[in-house]
Amino acid sequence: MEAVPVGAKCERWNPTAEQVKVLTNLFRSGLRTPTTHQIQMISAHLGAFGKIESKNVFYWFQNHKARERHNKKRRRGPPDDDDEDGTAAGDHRKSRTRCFRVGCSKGKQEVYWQRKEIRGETETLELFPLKSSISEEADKVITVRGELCGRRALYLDAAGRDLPPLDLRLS
Amino acid sequence: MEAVPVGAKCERWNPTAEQVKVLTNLFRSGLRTPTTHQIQMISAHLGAFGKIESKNVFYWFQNHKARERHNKKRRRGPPDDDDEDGTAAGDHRKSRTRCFRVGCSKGKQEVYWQRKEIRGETETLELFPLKSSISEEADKVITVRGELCGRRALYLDAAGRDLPPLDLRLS
DNA sequence: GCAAATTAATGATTTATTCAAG
DNA sequence: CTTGAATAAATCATTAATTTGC
Repeated sequence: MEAVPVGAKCERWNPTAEQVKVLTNLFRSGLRTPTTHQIQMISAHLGAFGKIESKNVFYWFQNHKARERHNKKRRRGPPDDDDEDGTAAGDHRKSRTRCFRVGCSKGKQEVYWQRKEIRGETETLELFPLKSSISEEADKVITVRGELCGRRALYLDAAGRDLPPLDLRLS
Repeated sequence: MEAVPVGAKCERWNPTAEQVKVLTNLFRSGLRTPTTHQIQMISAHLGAFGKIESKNVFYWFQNHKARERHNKKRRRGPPDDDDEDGTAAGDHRKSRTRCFRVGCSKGKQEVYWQRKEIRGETETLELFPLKSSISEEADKVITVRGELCGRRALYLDAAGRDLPPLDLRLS
């Protein structure tokens, strides 16, 4: 009952539950527009749970940020647990000088991108306390997709356990 | 009278007259959103006139297309010689499945990107008849900037002459 | 119960807007 | 003020949920 054909090409990234959880936690921690280094780190760590690329992380934050905002404006119930906008306090779009962009890999193409370092306003943030639920589901997925798309393990062997805590700098 | 300090980092691309001319000609020939290969070729050839990167070409077309449109809508005189929008005829935003994006090189970073090939609607276009005016100005600029930013000659030696005609596929 | 058809989510691409260097 | 560069918003397209007919 192959969920995904073996030799097929990866059409579009399908994040695992763990990946989404981590990304959501990062977002709720205040991360809005991660740096190059941040995304690389995130991507590397999330790679433990299944195939992922840097551009996926980048896109995820783009979309999540945009849709979070959009859902705020539209009619909706009261915010159940509110949000920590991160940069919401004070500097409303000031002195942003950054760089980024990703590329496409549909036709099998590498992707690189970079983001300038912010000045001194960097704060170390402890992340990835995820020691909780590396479900068998995630384990299965990584196995299957690991073979499917040729994802190479970055930090760990296969299961995604025992990740060293990742420190990100919150702009 | 150093126009640009030697060891300084290239802040932002400053196209030469020749580069702009070629780009404009390409645009007026109907090129709107060049392919990866197209941009690489264009960038390579334009590199003869001075420092340039692929992303510069990409951005140029982005901006030029956008601003051309914007100038159309805003109060302005009648279009002097109109435009050949390229994709303007018929398929008004249909079945476009593409990929692209560039990266930043402010902090010295490579940039790659790719664009999917369109189906069969590709037409070969003869370009770069530019055998006309390789002005001394461009020659000087390429010398200076060539040393400044470490641009490597891609196709030709130094002056930008004797370029083989470039064929682009017009979508 | 299952698979084709339909809808809802959301990953990925394109366009529009904004910022700032020259 | 022009325009290269970066960001945000809008749009497209694909995949998962969900529904429906058998």
